[in-house]
Amino acid sequence: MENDNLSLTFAALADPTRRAILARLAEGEATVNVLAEPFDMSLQAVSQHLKVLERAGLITRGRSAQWRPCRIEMAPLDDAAAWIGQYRAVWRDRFDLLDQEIRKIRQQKGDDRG
Amino acid sequence: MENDNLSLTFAALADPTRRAILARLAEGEATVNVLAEPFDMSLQAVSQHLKVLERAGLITRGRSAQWRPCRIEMAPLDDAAAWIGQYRAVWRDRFDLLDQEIRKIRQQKGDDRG
DNA sequence: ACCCTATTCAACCGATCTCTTAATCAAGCA
DNA sequence: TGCTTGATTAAGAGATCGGTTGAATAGGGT
Repeated sequence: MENDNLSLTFAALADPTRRAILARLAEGEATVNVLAEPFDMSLQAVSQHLKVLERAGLITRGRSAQWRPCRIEMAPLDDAAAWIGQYRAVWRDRFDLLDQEIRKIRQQKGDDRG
Repeated sequence: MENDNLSLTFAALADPTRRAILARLAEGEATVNVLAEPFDMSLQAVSQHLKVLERAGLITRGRSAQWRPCRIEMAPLDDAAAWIGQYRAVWRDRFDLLDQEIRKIRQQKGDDRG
C-alpha cells in the first residue's frame, strides 16, 4: 500500500498540468470548471487529470449539487517528501563518514590543513 | 530548464525499480552489473532505467576501463523536495488563517473554549 | 415535464513507457 | 589479431498515457 502509492504519487506529480492543478488547490477548494479554466485543453482532459490525482490520494472530492469541489490532501505529499528526505539523509551521512576518513588520513600524514 | 526537469525527476521517481536503484546508490557508487543484480530483469532494462535517471540528472556516470560507475546526484532531489515543501507551506499557512478565523468567531460568540 | 449546467463515461488515436532479444561498441588481455 | 567482459544501442511487442469527440449522468431552475 505504501510503495505502490509512492509510485502513483510521483507519477501524478510528473505532469505539469497536474502540478499546476495542485498549486491552485493549495490556495483552496475549486470545482472542475474553475480548475480547467487556465488550461488550453478540454474539460474532459482536466477531469481525467483529476482522476489520476484522486487515485494517488492527492485530492479528495465532495459533492454539492452538481459541483464536485476538489480538495488537496497532504498525506501523499508527506510520504513523497519523506522518501526523498530519507535518501538525502543517507547521502549526507555518507559524506560525513567520508569527511571523517579524509580528516583521519590527513592527521596520519601529519597534515593539519590540506 | 526547471519545470521540465521537475517533470523528468518525478517521472523517474515514479518507477519502483528506479527508486530501488537510487536507494542502492545512496550507499555508494556502483556499476550497472552490480545495480542489476537484485532485479529479475535483463541488464539492458536496467541500463535503460539508468538512462532515464541520467536524463533527469539524478545520477552521473564516470568511466573506468569498461565499467561505468553510477553516482547519485542530490540537486534534482532537492528541487523535488523544494516543490513539495512549497505547497505544503502554502497549505499550512491556509490552515493557520483558518484557525485564526475560527478563534475570531469563537471570541465574537463569547466562547473561550470549544 | 423540460432545459441548463457541471461533470463523468466511453471509445479512439498517436505518443511514450518498459520490457524483450539481437547486434554493436569499448576496453583490456591472450 | 582475436577473445572476453561490461555496457549501450536498435528494433519491436504490449501496456499505459494524455489528449480528443460524442454520449450519458446528476442535480437544480422554470
